[in-house]
Amino acid sequence: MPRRWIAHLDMDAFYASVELLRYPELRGRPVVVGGRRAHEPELLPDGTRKFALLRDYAGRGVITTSTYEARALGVFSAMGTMKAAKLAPDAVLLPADFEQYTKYSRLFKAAVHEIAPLVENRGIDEIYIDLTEIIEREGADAQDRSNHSAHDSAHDSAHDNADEEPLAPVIAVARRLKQAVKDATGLSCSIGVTPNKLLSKICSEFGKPDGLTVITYADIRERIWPLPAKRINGIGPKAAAKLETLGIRTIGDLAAMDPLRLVDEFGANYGAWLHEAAHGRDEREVVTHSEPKSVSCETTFERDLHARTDRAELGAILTRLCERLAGALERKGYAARTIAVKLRFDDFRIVTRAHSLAGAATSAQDIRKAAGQCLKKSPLERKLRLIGVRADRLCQVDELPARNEDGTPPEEGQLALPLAG
DNA sequence: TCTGGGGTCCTAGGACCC
DNA sequence: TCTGGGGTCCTAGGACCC
Repeated sequence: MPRRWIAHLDMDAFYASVELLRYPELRGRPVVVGGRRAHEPELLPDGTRKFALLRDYAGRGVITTSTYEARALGVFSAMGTMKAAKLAPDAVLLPADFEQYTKYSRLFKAAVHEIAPLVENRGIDEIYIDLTEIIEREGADAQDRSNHSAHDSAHDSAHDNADEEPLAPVIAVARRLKQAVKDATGLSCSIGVTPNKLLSKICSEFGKPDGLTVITYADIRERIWPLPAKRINGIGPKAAAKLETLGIRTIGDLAAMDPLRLVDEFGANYGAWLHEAAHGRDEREVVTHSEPKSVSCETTFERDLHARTDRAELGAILTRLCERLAGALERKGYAARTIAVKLRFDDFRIVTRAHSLAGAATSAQDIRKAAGQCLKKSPLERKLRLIGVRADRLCQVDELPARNEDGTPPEEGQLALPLAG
């Protein structure tokens, strides 16, 4: 048996599934969430609702989530909304409601936490869980039970006998997690349980939706190696394309590759990691707490803007972004020692410029001033399609002294730093 | 009809200090 | 006159993930 049992739990089509709880009449229809300023459903006098359709949408924006019915038509996350409308014109389009998704996210995470407290957040709809101890306990309990009675009828499967089936405790705990999520939210999830994060992340995709997959190292050759290399979390489009040119398509191909060759092609760190990953080796721990490193706000314009001809409009948009960023920092209780501006040009090229402060900024005014400094360093010849502002090198506000070291109060919104600064 | 918004981590070069 | 290193901080870009 493996030394550890790590689960990856992934909510099924999360945003879309939350919407279906609210609009059950949409079950069975292709439904997508996304688009910028998509239309809210309209309540008709007869009590039914009128939904916006994908065919009626015009503008910039992408699909955030699609139901399995919409996926069957070729509509997936991150696809341009206009392209999706070509593929599935009659799909229902709903605007994203992040408050609602956050609420359900908290509900499912709390339900899991009651069963297994070692939980690592990986965004709004997925988590890693260290189940090692719980499964050991489960196994011991099952052993006890079978010692005390000849006929073990505790569970719903003939294979749930710890003597006959060593994975029975693993499956039992995973089923309990799925049921707890279902009870708390009405939503289904898929779980992969394996000796590490890397394999569990791959396995939670198996049997989706409502999947449950347990594998051990012995199953890697049969279950993992036939998969495309890009199924490994950390191999994206660029790395996959380069692997393809080396004749590497599957994880098995990658595992068979000379590690020195991989290091040669991808560099010491990434090359060595590719080799380890292909062999299903991953010692990363489940991390239950982490501090944010940056906070950012950005927006894509409805039409491309030019720094010269649309100066006032751009300035106003940037000011609004700085206000939103200040709000986000305040809610989280952080101040920023570096402010950075991000520009995306009409050709999709991205440029960033950073400006470090003597102190730490919290106010929209100070953030705006620093953002202005960044813009001064930016190339502004081309038209822009996006502008963003980011707070970097964060420090917690309650750890900052109320006064500068010389005893004078800090400038408005610009806090003094602990120690040097 | 082009392609959102929120993040993390890694790399590489230059400044600066010892 | 010419020869060094190491270490850290900062900036910019890019890959990747949800």
